Amino acid sequence: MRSSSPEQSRRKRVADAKTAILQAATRLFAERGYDITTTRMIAREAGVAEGTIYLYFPSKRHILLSLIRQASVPVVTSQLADTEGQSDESVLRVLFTERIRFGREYAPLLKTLLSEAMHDADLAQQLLQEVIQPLSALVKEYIEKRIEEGVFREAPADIAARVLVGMFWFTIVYDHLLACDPAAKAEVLGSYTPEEYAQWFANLVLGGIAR
Amino acid sequence: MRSSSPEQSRRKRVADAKTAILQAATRLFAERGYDITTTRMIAREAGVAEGTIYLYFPSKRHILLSLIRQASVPVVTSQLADTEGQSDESVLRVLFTERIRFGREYAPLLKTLLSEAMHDADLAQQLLQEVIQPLSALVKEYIEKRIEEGVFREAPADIAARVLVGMFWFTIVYDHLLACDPAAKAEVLGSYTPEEYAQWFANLVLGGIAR
Amino acid sequence: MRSSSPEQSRRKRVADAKTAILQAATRLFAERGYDITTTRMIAREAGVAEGTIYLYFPSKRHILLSLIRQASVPVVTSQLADTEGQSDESVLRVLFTERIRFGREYAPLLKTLLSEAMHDADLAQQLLQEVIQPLSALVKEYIEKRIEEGVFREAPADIAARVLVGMFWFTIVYDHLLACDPAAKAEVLGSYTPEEYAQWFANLVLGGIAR
Amino acid sequence: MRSSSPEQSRRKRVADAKTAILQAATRLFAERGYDITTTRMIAREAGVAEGTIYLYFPSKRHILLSLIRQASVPVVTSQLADTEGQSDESVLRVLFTERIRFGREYAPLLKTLLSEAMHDADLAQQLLQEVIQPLSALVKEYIEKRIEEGVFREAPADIAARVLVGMFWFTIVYDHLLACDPAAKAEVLGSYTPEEYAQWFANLVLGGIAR
DNA sequence: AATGAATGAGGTTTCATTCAT
DNA sequence: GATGAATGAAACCTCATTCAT
Repeated sequence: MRSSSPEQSRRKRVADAKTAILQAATRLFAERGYDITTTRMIAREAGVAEGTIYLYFPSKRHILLSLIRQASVPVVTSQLADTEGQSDESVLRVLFTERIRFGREYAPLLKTLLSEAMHDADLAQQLLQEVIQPLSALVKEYIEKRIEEGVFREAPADIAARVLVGMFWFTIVYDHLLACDPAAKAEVLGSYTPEEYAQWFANLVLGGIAR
Repeated sequence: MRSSSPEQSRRKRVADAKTAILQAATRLFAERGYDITTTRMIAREAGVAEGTIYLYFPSKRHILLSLIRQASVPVVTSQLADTEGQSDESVLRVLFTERIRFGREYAPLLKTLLSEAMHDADLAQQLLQEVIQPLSALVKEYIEKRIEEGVFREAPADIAARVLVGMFWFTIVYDHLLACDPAAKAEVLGSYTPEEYAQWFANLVLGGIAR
Repeated sequence: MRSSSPEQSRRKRVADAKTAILQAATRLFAERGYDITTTRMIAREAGVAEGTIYLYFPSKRHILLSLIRQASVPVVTSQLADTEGQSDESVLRVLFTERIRFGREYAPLLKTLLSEAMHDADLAQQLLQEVIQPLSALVKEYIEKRIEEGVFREAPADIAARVLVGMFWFTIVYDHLLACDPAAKAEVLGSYTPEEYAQWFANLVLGGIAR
Repeated sequence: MRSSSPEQSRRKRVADAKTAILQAATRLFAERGYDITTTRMIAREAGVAEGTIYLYFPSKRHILLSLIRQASVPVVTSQLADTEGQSDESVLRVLFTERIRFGREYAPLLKTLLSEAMHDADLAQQLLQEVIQPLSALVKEYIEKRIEEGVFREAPADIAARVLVGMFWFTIVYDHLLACDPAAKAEVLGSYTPEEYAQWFANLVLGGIAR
């Protein structure tokens, strides 16, 4: 036990530095964007020297790519994982309330990745494969199960999944935009609590807009 | 007549240069992103000297801000303007087929603006005020009218509008991501024509997902 | 005439900046070596901004490659060009005295190129093709002519040329080394004037070392 | 015996590490040049940690300086040491064939030292004093002896030595350059075997170029 | 003695912007 | 008005060297 201690402490320090860099990068990329964020800023924010970054990542861009893996895990093990016994309305409400473990924590990361993927084909491909499609697949399975159970009506599960996932993503983006314009935020969200919002979302998705 | 000709030609030339710069910027920002695009690239693409850009725009960033006005006009005069006599399904189908005057032409521009707005508060605010909210307002009006007419059920029109607009935007973003990954594109879109897709979208939005 | 003036002055300024950069680079590369010399040093020495270098050369390495062309011209149009009527001894003496138009001016450049070519295959190839081989060819021609005239004995002209050219280059290198060690310089060159040196060189090459 | 064993093994290990570093440095400096070679590369090649280098050498530059001593020994104990009874032609032929213990093994090292000495006064001085001058002295002694014996004609032995040593060095440099350009190599060396080459060199040096 | 993670100064290169022509 | 050469700040990245383990 004592013999493994130095090795453990090294590994701990290593993990610390790498984690600090990733956290700093996530924060800065989200706030200011990938291109504007400099390696110097990341280093300062992470509390390490600039050169240290390059012990753990071969280039600035590899930090960005690493963030995808950070996002893919929580997305895939999302709250859709075990919904046994919950009502659909409750499941959807939770998905859009996006407060539990997800929104607050991962929205900045997802926002960054989505934004950068707009002009980086590699990133787009990875984001699609490792984050968006796994989530779509989960949603699709959920819908298929419900169709089989006769609760949802016969419609293409993949298209329905796309509708839902689309709304989920847009919620992240739209919330961000609103955060930049307090007046608009008040006007748009003013009269509803987030829970009411989520409730209506779920209601509309389930029941449709038409009478 | 002759006397006005030099003045006209001057104005024409001025308009030409400014327009050329804006078009070049739109194209390049959309393809490669704002940060990666250099003023030199814009100048070359526009067929003017680098210095000429600064006769029309105080800085590179002002070119980007100018693009918003380019986007706001067509958005506001969108296909929702006169839908008198069309069925809801047809209206929505058209909105998502996004073929008429809109998708092909403005998607790259909107994509760029959306992406940059993720880390530029000013831009976010303007995009919200001049592009997104006007569109939301139009959709909301449409929904309110339908509710009054008893065709849509009693639900908050603003939230419903947000659902629709969200799906609209996500379509642009998702299509872009898919364009970067041919395999995924085939898998996701493979079995449906764009029209079928739009049809199902409209159907789900109107009728809801639940039986 | 007046109309061409601005264009001329531009071209003049352009030529000035490029020439200044090349001269500064030659000086600094020779004194401190290619790797140690920084673009900042070159810019300061040339009296231009660091960025200006990149208007004329795509990279620092291209400055070095450009120097080869600077060297190839004077080498090829060297003093071997017209030796009609001079005695062989006189021709060789002049070659090794290397004072006329050559040594002082081009030795630092050749020294730099030779040194860098030791670990840069591209440079080595170009140096060989554009500087060393042309000079060898000239010397070889000269020797062949002399053999035909019955003045030189029947020996492979190419090997003889290599002997001569080798001694020529080594003179440059050895002189540089001696310049770094005043004591050695005194010991080696002490008792001979440069002219006597050159005289004996010529004599030994022509007559051989053996009795 | 047993008591001296740990001390021996320590010395052995020390020698091992130091030797490994020097060998690695020699190899890398020769292949890629001093500036391009990093301490990390040396450490990896030598099979030690980067920090270990600094237990044996105060700085990277001191490794280079140490290499001179590696070169000086074999140079001074070169094949000129005992030539009793051999013909001059044979001695010279051997010197230029540079096959015996010399060329293959030390050419890369000498090449590197020569190249770096072009812009490092300290190194130049040491190279001169410890490698070049000892060799020159040996050659000079040899020539003086021959002059005394009446075999060589009355000429300044030091200048003649310089001619010979110059050709020797240039052979190393020129061979390196040719190795970078296969086409040129074929053209230059094509029709002669190395032995023929060496034979003619010796012949020309002894007999002179003139009839 | 040996390690290798950490450092941070400094290198090359880019690019928005200015200004003399 | 139009040009494009010139600028220089600042970006990303490297690497000789140090030092806690």
